[in-house]
Amino acid sequence: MLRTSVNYNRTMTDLPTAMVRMAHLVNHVFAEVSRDHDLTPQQAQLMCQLIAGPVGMGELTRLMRLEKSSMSGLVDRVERRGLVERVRDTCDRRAYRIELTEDGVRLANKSHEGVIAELERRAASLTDEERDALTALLGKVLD
Amino acid sequence: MLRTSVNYNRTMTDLPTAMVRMAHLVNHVFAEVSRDHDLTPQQAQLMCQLIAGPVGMGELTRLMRLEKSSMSGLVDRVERRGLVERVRDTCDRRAYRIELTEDGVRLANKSHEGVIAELERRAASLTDEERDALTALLGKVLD
DNA sequence: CACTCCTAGTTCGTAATACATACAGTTGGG
DNA sequence: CCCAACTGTATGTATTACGAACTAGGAGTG
Repeated sequence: MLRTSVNYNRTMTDLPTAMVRMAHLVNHVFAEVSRDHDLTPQQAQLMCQLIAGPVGMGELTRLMRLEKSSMSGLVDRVERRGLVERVRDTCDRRAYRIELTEDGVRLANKSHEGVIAELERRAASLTDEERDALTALLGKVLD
Repeated sequence: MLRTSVNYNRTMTDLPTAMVRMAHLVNHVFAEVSRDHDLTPQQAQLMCQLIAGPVGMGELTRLMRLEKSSMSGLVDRVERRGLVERVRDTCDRRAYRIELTEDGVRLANKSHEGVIAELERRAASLTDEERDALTALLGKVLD
């Protein structure tokens, strides 16, 4: 068959293009790892946001850049799997804190570690200096 | 635990985390630009894949990492908007070449330029040397 | 040619995603 | 107390994504 994609990766003169491809790679890794744990990428991302501790719906919508109605549904589905719980906020009775269950903690950690490990693997070709430089440069763009 | 001495505003000690955040940023930019042009991110991504020229369904599924049934639907919806056409391959009568229409070319270019421009804007804080270094480092990881 | 296997895409059914809109309960300021 | 603002849900719609089953066109072998 026709093989057109030979000269494809080597000519990387463009920073935005490199950024887009990096995003594509990360999305792919996230999708693979999620699937390994029987989660959708969105569900896995949600779980990862909760590892550090319970988060309210409003904060979650900001973190994941979703409308609140979308977040409601997402939390619904993850809650239905017993990975997450809605706990009433004691101070504000309108609000919930979304909290990982015991199973949820386990799965969230495994997913998070899976993503990190795979990304580390992809970055393994870098020297220590290059790693530090890349981290710093990404940090600068992300500010 | 590894702790680099690089201190930016945020505590960014971790390369994988930086990569994930970069991906999140790019996804966001893509979503915003797409929305400005009345496209979904997936539709915009498809259009961008076609800027260089017509592509068959099989190649598209590989490029976008989708199942062929998903790609069928995606092309359907974009074709229904008149942005893309299925053209029979002359050599293989099972195959199609997916091709941008005139409107499609216009919109694809605008979307592509929009994404590039916004990412350039985000990277504007980098010096020329830093830009080159970041591009090269991303390229190395992407291999 | 007949036969078989493979490939290119579609169709269909299902679940998840994402949004806008409309809604209910709560909070806090005047 | 009243009401605007806020927190989150419910509903309806379109899109996304997948797998399985399918059609039809190549491609190789006897």
